[in-house]
Amino acid sequence: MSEKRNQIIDIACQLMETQGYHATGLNQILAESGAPKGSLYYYFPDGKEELGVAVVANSGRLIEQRIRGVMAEIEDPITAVTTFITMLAAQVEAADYRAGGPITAIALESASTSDRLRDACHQVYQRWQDVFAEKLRQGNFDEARVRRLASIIISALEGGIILSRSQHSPQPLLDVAAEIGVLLQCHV
Amino acid sequence: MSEKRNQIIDIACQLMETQGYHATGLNQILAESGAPKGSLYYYFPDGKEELGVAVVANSGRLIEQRIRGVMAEIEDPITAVTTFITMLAAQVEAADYRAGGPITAIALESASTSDRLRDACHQVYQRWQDVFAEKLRQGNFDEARVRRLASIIISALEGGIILSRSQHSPQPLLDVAAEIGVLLQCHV
DNA sequence: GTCTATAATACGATAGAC
DNA sequence: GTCTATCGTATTATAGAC
Repeated sequence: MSEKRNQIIDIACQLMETQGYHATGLNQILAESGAPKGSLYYYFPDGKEELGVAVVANSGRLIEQRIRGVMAEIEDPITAVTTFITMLAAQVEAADYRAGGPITAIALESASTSDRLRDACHQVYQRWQDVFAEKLRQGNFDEARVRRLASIIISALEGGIILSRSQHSPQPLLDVAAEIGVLLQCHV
Repeated sequence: MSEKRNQIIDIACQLMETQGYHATGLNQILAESGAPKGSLYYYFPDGKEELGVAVVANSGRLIEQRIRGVMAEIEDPITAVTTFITMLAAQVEAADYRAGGPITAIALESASTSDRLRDACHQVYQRWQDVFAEKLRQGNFDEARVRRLASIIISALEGGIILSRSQHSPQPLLDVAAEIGVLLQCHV
């Protein structure tokens, strides 16, 4: 893996995270990374779409590591999940509501326009869900519920990011953390 | 209110719903609505941003009506909320995962780039939250919990739309419906 | 292999005719 | 008020020099 290639991905990741996929031009990415236009098409022959896939894969893997880290560090599954969401709220706030990962934006913008990007996002979400599910199996839930819980955790997380960024407040994500905590204690 | 103006908003709403805000060009909106370019800038002197605000306001009001309709029709607050989410899942599936409202996309794409659009989305979310909160007050929740529950309902809804569209399946939204149902029965 | 120069096109926006 | 023609500048992508 080339160093320059990774640098392009990193810059693209940052820009797409704050601006979105379509609002981020290749020119801007190249200007900020210092790389010339030709090298982008050398590393990513299929252009912006292929770069987008790389951004999703890279950022997806990074966030998966973070989830795994918190899940490994905190033994109680309920505390582990709510702590991760609370940490996310703090990160979004600390970034002045310009962060929250590029995947939410790319997933939404590509949902009906690029199967390739859509599938990349889908796979990332699946992996995150698996990580949460694995931890939840430590709790007293049957397998179907584990899958459902891991699913709504991702949904509430992604939605919470949108709301928090929209209203410039960590509150929506903190609400998610609190009520997911309640939900995980609930065996109806 | 002009008829042509509404037509432009409607077309813009549809296109931004499937493609997103930045991916939808003014030229495309005008081509599909049949209106000439000049009339767009007559109705929306501030250009695309003002049109976006109109799209958010219009779509926000429409969806608010739908929420109010279901909340009024179904007496039990828990059933009312879960039914609305289940209906949404069916609508997204019926639209071949190209629907889900333009606001999610616009909110995310404008979060860090346009305070005007961001605020329009924020206000819409606030209104939806108020509608759900009003209904939840029929249940046995204290006021702080009502606010938190209404908040996570919106978050899970928005995130569920993204996941359902990403994986071309109603399952994530159905998971949200099921677990929100559990959460609303839970008084910890 | 790395980069520059340029192509072709679409963008949002405006000026001005009617 | 309504619409047409056009402007300047983005966009993505490519061709070809080194």
